[in-house]
Amino acid sequence: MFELNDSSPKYHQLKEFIKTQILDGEILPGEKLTSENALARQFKLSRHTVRQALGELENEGFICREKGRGTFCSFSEKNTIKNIAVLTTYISDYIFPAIIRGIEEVLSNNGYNLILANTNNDKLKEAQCLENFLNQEIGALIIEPTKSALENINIDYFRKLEAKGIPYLMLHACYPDLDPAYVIMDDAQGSYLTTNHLLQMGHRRIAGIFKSDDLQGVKRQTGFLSALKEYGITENPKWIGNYSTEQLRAYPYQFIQNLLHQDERPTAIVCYNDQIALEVLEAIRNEGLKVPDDISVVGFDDSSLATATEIKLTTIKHPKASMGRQVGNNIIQMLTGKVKKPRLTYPSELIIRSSCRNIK
Amino acid sequence: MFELNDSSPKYHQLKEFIKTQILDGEILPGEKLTSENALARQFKLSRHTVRQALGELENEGFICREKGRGTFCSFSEKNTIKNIAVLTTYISDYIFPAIIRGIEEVLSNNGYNLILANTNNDKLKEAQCLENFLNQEIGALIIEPTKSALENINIDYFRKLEAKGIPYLMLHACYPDLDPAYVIMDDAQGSYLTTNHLLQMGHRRIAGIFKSDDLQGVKRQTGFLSALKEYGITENPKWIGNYSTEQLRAYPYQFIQNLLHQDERPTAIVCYNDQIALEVLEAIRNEGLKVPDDISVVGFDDSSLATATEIKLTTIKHPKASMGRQVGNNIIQMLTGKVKKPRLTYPSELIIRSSCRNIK
DNA sequence: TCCGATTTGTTCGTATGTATG
DNA sequence: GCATACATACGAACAAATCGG
Repeated sequence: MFELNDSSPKYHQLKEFIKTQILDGEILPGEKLTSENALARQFKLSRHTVRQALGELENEGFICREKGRGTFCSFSEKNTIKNIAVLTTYISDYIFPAIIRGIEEVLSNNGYNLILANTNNDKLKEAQCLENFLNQEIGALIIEPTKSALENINIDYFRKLEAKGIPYLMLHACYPDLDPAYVIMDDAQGSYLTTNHLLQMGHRRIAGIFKSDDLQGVKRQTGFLSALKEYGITENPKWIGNYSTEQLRAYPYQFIQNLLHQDERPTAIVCYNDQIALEVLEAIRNEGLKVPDDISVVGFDDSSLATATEIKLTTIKHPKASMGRQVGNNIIQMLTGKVKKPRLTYPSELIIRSSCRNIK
Repeated sequence: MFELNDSSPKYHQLKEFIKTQILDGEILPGEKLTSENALARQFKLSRHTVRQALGELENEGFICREKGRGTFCSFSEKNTIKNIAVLTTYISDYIFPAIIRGIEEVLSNNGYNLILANTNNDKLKEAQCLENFLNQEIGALIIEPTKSALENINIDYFRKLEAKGIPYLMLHACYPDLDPAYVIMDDAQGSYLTTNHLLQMGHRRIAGIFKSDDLQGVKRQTGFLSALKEYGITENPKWIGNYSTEQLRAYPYQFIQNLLHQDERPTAIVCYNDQIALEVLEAIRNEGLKVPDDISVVGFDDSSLATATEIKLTTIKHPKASMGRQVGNNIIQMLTGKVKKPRLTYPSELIIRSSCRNIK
């Protein structure tokens, strides 16, 4: 039935043997285990060695020992930790509160706790948060990678998660070298759709401004370029702006300002997201031009910003709270072992408002 | 120096003795403990008994044992739990994302985790979340009470927290029967200020609309009434609207609509908060009236809504992220025992914009 | 209700293995 | 190589709680 060998301590082998029986359902919750003396006889061990094995199993929550009664398989699986960490780049701005609310809704309805932190798009802060999470007991992790287009200097933390058997799911972007579970938007298709929309309206001189340090930006630029290519338009490097997080405040405005001061200016601008689109609208207004009369503008994400100003942005839909709920459900399924690595890419959907116009 | 008695198992007494030494700082982190054999000689115990004591201390994170080197006092005090729960009514709307960001900033910078949940202003959900928190290991709790003006049916949970020695801090409102630590706004003073502002501008026919199921609403109504009283104005019950969370969608709009259809309508309206003020603005606009020309309106909380529309609301300042940071610092001080029950009431501050006008 | 069998809890003794310095 | 320190393992005894007869 079962032989002890010499490869590891005897108490450890017995412990693993019993643990396996519990996990495989051969011993059911509440069921009484063989007594210490019987186990000792059975495996030709001293009672002390048996007690050592059982002691560790008790400590890990697999069994309960009751003086005078016996040892019993635990009901409460203390081993499944009910804390799920969520680490996003931001938490209070843009579409993030809605996403987090969706996650929170699902997790708390299922009795899980949501541990929240944000990196402020700083890889060092990301490392610090992951360090914290690893030191505390977390059952799973939902992470929106910080600066995902740059080198993943925090890859060791993900390896540690894998080693510890802690499932994690990536949001909005995922590192290609990790092959993780993810829930992302089809970013390339999204800006393909907005760009194509402009092309169909007759625009040929289309500029684009994209974030360069996250994969969403890279993919959105790809979609933008592939739409142009379909119409046989060769890209004009001067009409493509790339900025990193640190340049967020100054760059988009200046880039547009420069564009508009040139002899031949674009008739439309594809923006990384709605936030940038607002900056672009501001720059255009300050140059005395009108949207969409003089220039068409498209955004991305359908944030509340898209309809906040007089000019209602044509943009790409983002599921927000609904995506949050999806992510919450997925991580619970991963944690309970029902699904291993769920992967979901939301198709992009164009929302047409009034920031673009037909040109002849 | 130390005598073993018969009141409890020897290994348990030794364990407590060493634990006390560590907690009192007599044994410092990283310091080497007396060896197992030496302890056995010293206390006239068998080595096995000493090992049992050390084994449990290792399990609880107080010590680390290294084969061949010795036993060392742990650096990481695993016993102080690094999880701090935050339970607010809402998380994704209004001023809440900013408050949560402030809390998160302080907690994560100090190596704490933030466990987030919201009640959706539902006392049952509040109970469920508190139940979850109590089952998991949380070190402290920041709570914005749900429907604080109603009976505190969840008081048992707070008693349990106190029994467990888990510190908690109340936000925005606090139950009078608990005498807890808190960080709140001076709500009464706030609407006193806005009402007084209107009175000074010559308004005498002032209506008010307040939330009735939380203490903030009750206090704001009190401040409103005391300002009127100072000007010798007797309150007109028809001009005071009270609504509960469930009536949020329909009541404010209808109340204002009714008010404006009456013969003598008010010249100014004091609102519970900016969100209600927006509803009021909408109702006024739909009646064909103008703010502030026909009617003055004041809000509360200086949320982003206050400046989102064409009409910029006169309102009361709310510290938001700064308050979140304050709350975060306070709870850490409570958790580390530096302060017992910090109590802070932010004075209210009037922000004058363009939603009120002088009348003769 | 008490007794004895069973089962876990506590404590001792002894021996050997293995990593560290 | 040697002393020291922790890790593993065996054996034995008694205490305390539980349970069936």
